[in-house]
Amino acid sequence: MKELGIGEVARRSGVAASTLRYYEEKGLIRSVGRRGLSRVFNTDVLEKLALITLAQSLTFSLEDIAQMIAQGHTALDRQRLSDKADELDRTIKQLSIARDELRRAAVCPAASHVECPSFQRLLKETSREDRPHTPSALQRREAGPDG
Amino acid sequence: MKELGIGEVARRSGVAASTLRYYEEKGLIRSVGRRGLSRVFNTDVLEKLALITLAQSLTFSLEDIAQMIAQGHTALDRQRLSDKADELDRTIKQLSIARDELRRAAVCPAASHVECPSFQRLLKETSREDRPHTPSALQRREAGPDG
DNA sequence: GCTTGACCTCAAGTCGACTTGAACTTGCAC
DNA sequence: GTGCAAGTTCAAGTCGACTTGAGGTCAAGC
Repeated sequence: MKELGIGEVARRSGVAASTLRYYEEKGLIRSVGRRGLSRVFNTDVLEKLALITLAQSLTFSLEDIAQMIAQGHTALDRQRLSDKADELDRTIKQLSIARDELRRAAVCPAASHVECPSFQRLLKETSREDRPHTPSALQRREAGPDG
Repeated sequence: MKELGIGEVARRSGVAASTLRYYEEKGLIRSVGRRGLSRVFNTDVLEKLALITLAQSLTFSLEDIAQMIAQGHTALDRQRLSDKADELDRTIKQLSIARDELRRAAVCPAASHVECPSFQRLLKETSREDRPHTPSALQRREAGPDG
């Protein structure tokens, strides 16, 4: 397995060097040692980073991810995955309703959206108790690696 | 139209009094005057708050919302609504893929998720360029009004 | 021997949407 | 006239996920 410097990892993974240090501090990834002061990583860190990025896009928090990694991802996180799938499902349903009503509202001839029947429906939809669980950082990162 | 104190508005809308002050400061809502030091609101603020809450659930930022309110919601925001619908649509598609693969992964017999074909697929899916635009606060608020 | 560039640490800053705290004023009840 | 709840202002704190800045180290190349 080849060894990589932090800059190389950043370049290949698209994750900023500062973020890599941050992740290491949080226990999400590990460097295999130092060359002088500089961290040295194994290439397998790239897969781990892909997994982390993926999990983030699934709206897992870094803390969730850290826990899953710590637990060696077994039975317990199958439950987690399933729960997250359910959560996403609820979110998707809400967003679908919202999208449809938004489309209607966008072409609604009523003078003000407050008077628009689509908006009225939306208001009622969204004020029901069953709010979806928060999706969040469904990506981020506009800037390239490091600065 | 009845007049309401901030506490009453908070109770009826489910929006914390501190948040109401914050919204007023940001120009999202207006109080109609003061009784002594205390703000007085018209009941129509309740509809506005419902609209704000709705827009937030549609992932509009407070700044977006403030702008729409300022512009008196006309043609220009029909475009905005439509854009947002498109954005939601992209998000929904991404989330749907994610959810499906999560379900598969949850029952995947592979020892580690890194070896699981579902995860491999997900990794590829999510590393494509077209990341969805961030959905976000699809609700919030666990605590009741004020503190 | 000196610069350059890649890397380091540690503390502090950023963003959005609020919340919290301290210190103060009011209206109303007793 | 006193006490209290409900309101006020303004500054600062919170949360998650990072980024930025200052100041330092180190190997390589001229």
